[in-house]
Amino acid sequence: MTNIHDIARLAGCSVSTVSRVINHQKYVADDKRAKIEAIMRELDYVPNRMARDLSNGQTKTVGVVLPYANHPYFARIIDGIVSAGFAAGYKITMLPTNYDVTVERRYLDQLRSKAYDALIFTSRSSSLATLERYRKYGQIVCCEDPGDERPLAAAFTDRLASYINALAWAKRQGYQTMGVVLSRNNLISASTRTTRAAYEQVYGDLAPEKLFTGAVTYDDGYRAGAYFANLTPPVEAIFVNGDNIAAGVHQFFVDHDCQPLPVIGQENLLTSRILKFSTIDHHLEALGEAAFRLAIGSSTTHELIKSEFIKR
Amino acid sequence: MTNIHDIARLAGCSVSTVSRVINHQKYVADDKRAKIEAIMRELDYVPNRMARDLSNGQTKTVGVVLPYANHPYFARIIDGIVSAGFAAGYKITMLPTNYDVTVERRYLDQLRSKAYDALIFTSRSSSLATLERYRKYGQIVCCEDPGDERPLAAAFTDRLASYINALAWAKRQGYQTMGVVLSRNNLISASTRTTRAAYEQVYGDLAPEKLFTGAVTYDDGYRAGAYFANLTPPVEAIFVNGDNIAAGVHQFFVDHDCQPLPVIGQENLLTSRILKFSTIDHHLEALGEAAFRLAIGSSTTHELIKSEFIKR
DNA sequence: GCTTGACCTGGGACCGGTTTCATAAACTAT
DNA sequence: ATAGTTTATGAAACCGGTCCCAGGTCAAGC
Repeated sequence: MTNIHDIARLAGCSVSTVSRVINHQKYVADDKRAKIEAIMRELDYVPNRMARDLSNGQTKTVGVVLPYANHPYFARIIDGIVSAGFAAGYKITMLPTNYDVTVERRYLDQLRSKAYDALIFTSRSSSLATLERYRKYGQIVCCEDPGDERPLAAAFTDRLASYINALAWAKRQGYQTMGVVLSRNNLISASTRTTRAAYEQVYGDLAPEKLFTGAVTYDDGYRAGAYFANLTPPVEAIFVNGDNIAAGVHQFFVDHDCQPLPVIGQENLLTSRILKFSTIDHHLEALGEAAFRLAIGSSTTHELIKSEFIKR
Repeated sequence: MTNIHDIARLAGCSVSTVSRVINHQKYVADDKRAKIEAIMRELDYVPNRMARDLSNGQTKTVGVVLPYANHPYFARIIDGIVSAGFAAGYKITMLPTNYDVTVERRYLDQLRSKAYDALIFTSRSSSLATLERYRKYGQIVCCEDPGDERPLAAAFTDRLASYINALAWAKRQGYQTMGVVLSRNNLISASTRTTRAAYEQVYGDLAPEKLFTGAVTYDDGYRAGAYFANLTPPVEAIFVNGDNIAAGVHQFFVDHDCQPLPVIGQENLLTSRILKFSTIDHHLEALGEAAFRLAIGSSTTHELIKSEFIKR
């Protein structure tokens, strides 16, 4: 591989001058510049990215931490991040965790070792305190509402408001009892916390039998449908944490000739459009774009993305 | 930031010895090793990734070139690549092109500048000849059948066989005329070429009026549905280049109270499951995993992934 | 006693760039 | 004529590691 020294030697000048030409800086004589450029072209020379990055102390790379790549929720966020990153000339690296805290920690250590300029957590298993400790090694952006304390940069949707809005609408439609389907039943998950809070505000206490947890996929939703089909007394509608999961719930009713309970989904995926149930569109692409802006250092440290309730 | 020289100074030894400790090499006295490890822990030291990469001449990074991230076809391949990459300790970087050849060229130049160890083209706009010219700067993997000439590594599905299989099945079912929906009507797209070839083998010449092109999304499929609904003489079934697009075709018929024409989709997405139409599952995750293996240098240079026809 | 080889350690070149600083020539202003 | 500024260039330190090689110690083998 030809390097900057080769170019300098062939051009009969110093590497400093070549470097100036590469970076389009002033103070290079026109003829010398032309000559160096000609030699670079002739030798098919491209400056080594790693060397530049090392010298500049930056990678122009942002890591995206996510549980798994094949989930529409994360896919949409990633789409936004990748688009914004592309426009800004940044590289986006995918960092899957499978919800393993150890793996998350490994990525944080990579941030420390300057493998990335910043890290975006689309979801997290580590505590906020842990994340804050790594803040000094690079920007860290969360994709959740930080609440009152705002130590970390965050891009988030107005989940609570949109959940309350959707549930209140359902109640006005006459659904007096409401079942809930969630993914994880722990308190780290912002989605879980917020759903419970919204539910309590509209429907009061969330009775344990009205809650089905552990739902991530269509098949999980199918099982949730089975659960609610056999529940006595039955609920009148179900609030589900994702359109594909809601589609599973719906499909169970169809497959078993039950009167389908109305479901409300999230993400506004194709499935809700096809099966014509209401859903909340969180505008996740916009969320991803905002997260990226925060990652490479915007003046603000928090961005709220407005959700949209799609009644069907 | 503390670096290896700081550690060496504090430990009263040379950087060589510290480097040996970092890399768990032999020939370091036990007490000295313990001391160095203690100091590293105390100072919260992590070796700089960029410096190591520069010195080693590798990045442990593979770039994935794709038109756009939010398409299920590419999402599934990426899923496979990311999983395999994670297992092998590699970083996966997303490189969107929007089918812009200029952008593709830019990524090839980044390969030249050692920004990645390898590049995986899930789709390409550049010619194979162009890709081959960049082969010497790093491994390049295509996700398409290379045919007779096999200069580049490739992971691909048995498209032709699976298309013929699906179309032949449809013909046996009694569908004597078949419409076709495709994305791009050019010869670079392997999918387009192969579909035409399979069609000709089963149904003979593909009459222009039986072909609808430019379909990438559900809405495109909806338009395709409108097209075939008004076609005279009508076709008896439609072979579509993706489940979500096929869902759009189907939905047009439903929305307009036509007798829905049977559709055959691809990718075995949730939509085909819900709407219960037949589809070809190309096992794209497996394809992605194979592509990654080829990217980091497997003994073989070509891998064929078997498709599966799902009759519904 | 001498050779041999395993073990331990450090100096310094090297990976391929960027950047500071010193130097000098050419030009401008007094 | 002199001081001050702009332009042009190169030497060398630096970013933070890896690794080859030279040199030294020490015990086993003959």
